[in-house]
Amino acid sequence: MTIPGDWLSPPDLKAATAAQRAIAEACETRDRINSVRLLAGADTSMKWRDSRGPIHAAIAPLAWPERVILPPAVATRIPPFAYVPGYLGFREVPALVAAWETLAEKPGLLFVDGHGRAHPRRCGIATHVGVLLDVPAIGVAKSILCGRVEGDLGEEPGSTAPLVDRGEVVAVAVRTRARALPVYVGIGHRISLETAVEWVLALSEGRRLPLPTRLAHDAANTARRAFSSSPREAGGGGPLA
DNA sequence: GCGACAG
DNA sequence: ATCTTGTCGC
Repeated sequence: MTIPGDWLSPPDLKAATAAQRAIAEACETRDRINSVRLLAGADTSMKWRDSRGPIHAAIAPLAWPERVILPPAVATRIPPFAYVPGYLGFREVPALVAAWETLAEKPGLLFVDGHGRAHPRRCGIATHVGVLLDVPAIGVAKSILCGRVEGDLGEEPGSTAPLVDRGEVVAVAVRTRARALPVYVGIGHRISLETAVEWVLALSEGRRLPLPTRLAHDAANTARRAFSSSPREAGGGGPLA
């Protein structure tokens, strides 16, 4: 499928909104996953209170089912605008795509830090990056953007409760760890909600966040610190804009 | 108009 | 998102 430039870099929020509606339309909500040999977490890091400074992205691969950790791919880009709820993807996706392109072997499943379809226009960052790269993607968010949890979420790890927005189940609240706040697991692209939850539980290992997400978070932070100490050598190569 | 608001 | 030390509980 042809990918319009506006899906990556729209000229303004009006065009971005239109792009999100189109991306949501292109998003697939059923399982269409190839045999997964490589999983990866995707996350970004930035300087504190510097909403327009560079975004450092990391994609951290993990061999499956051996859980062998492979070297992360990183890239740094300047975001087009400061953070606006609902438009996170346009800040982080360019850096994530740049990091993805440096990977010799492409992962068959991505764990993205943020929502999938649990978004006002059903186009959270996990859906955004999943559709752009045409790779199965799971959204794992730490708080709610829209909708509300229905019913009671059990205290035991593995418990779930639906996150409903405007009458639609857009994600599942999952208790991945005892006495910890739940995470919200949603469809990014080419995966069902049920399968997404299974993957997250299989990789949580008694922690709140799944392993790929933790690895990507660490790698993005490492990239940011390296960039701060010597911007020339860091950044994964390539232009910042 | 008002409140809510991923990272 | 990020800063920072200790502290509490399984």
